[in-house]
Amino acid sequence: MKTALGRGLDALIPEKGLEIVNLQISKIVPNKKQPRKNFKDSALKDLAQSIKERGVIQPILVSKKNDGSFNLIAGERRWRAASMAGLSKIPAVVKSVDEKDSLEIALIENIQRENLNPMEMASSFDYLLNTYDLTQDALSQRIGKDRATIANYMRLLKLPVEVQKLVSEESISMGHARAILGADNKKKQIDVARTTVKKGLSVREVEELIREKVKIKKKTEKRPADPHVKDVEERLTSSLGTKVHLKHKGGKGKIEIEYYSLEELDRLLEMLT
Amino acid sequence: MKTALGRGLDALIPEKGLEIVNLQISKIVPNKKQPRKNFKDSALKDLAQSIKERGVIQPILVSKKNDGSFNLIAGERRWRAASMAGLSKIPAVVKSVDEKDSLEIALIENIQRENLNPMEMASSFDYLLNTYDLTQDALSQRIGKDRATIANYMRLLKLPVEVQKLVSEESISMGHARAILGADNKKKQIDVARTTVKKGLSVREVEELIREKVKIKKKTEKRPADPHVKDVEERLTSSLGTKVHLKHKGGKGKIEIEYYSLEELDRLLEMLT
DNA sequence: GATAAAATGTTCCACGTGGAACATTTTAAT
DNA sequence: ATTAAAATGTTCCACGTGGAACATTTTATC
Repeated sequence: MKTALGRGLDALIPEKGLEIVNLQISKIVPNKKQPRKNFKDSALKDLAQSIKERGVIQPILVSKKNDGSFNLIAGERRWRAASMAGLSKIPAVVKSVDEKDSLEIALIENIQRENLNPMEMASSFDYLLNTYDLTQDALSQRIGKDRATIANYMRLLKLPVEVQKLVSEESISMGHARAILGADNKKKQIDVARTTVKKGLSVREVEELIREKVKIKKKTEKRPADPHVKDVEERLTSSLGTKVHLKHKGGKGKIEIEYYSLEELDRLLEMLT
Repeated sequence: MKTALGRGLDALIPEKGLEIVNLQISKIVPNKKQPRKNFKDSALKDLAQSIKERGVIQPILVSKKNDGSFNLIAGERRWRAASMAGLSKIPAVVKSVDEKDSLEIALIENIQRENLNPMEMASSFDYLLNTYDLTQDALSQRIGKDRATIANYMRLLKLPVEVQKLVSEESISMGHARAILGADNKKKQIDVARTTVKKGLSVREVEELIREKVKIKKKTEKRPADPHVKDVEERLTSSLGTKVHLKHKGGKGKIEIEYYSLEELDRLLEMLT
């Protein structure tokens, strides 16, 4: 199928064994294995819509048969979606080596190919949510995962960079990382992450560790509402005509005064100055 | 980058937005995210070797930057392996739409793409083992999965077709299916599979169900070795000069006589006729 | 400012997967 | 024919993932 070409066009022609052509979709025969149930019909429809709008991004992989048709090696989902999208042709890499070798390669690549690691997933979700102004719910429907799953990936982005790196490197899993998020400050998160790697803790063990830490923290912080504080809050609330909270601890704290407009801010400023 | 071409060559040029070129590997910049640790170095080396022998099967996906270099969108493993293989150029699909859209597409395709279902995995392993005369151990090293994992996939091929279909359709998982294999005949396997679907049993529940069935079967079959049978076996073994087993049950059975060469077969035939 | 609804954040744990560990069969060597 | 080694078969269960269920925050409405 490779034709003689003039200089300069050579760069367009791929290396040995790799030819890209637009093939009639109807000339492509899927694998002889039983027709596979699609992952999610809604996902296939989404892909079809995307293909309709932007075309097929990556060519499928086929091998040429003697009768002029082509065996589909990889990319069946794109092939089906392209058909659903109403295309009559699809870009395909045609393997000219014999079927045996190409099938081996395709299988091994398929089995081995890297998926995005959890940090990449998280960044991707973040990017998609912000770029397209989507809610988590909307994105979940597009990609076929639960909203909570997306939320949990997103939370990974709040970890200290050192911990994110441990996830990327697969030193800890996203399950560990999610549990580590429960530690109440970054330093503690780093400490727990390091302990997790050092001691080879399981996800359940990290969850338990964090649960204990939270329980201890709550125990030390638990104290009855200080009536004195309450009293001061109430007096200030009454006096200023808006809600006032006292963040009081260990003899010090903050007074938080709420306002809901510039007018009210002005009013408060007058009263306080 | 698309050049005017004569008639006939047009078919070689892909549709809108899809251009295939051989790019200098050094001109391709991987994603700005932190460099990802490879899935398995040995797997990457295998891929590099495969690329050395057969070239890159599928082009990588890149987007063009204004400074003449290219951002790597998908196919980093192949890009790294090609570099390891000593190639200076790699076939690439160049996305000419703006980066935002192409990233969305690539991400969604990456997240959503279908992996082989367990029956396809099993068939693939079977094919590779037989076609290349590999041991399970050799294949396990090639694809980065444990030998026992491959063995367990292969076992799925021994299920009744009806049960295999349930796995393909994801009505039951390969975990269920593996457990179902423990049922001692095909009919029972089908029965358990149907029960599993009907009652929505978990893998642990199916394992337990089979364990109980095996236990019951062993209980009903457990009986002391019949000295009569042993005696007959010994007499026959002595008489024929080779090992003889009696498969005796419920008043009937089979006599199994072992032989290790055509000569011995001849000898036995003479004695038995 | 109050309230309801929408959206997001968080924790716990049931699930199927993958493989460790062992069992059995097959093959090779003698 | 016997034995050892290699190869394959099988079962049990610890693991991390994904999401159910609930908690909290944010936004919209009045």
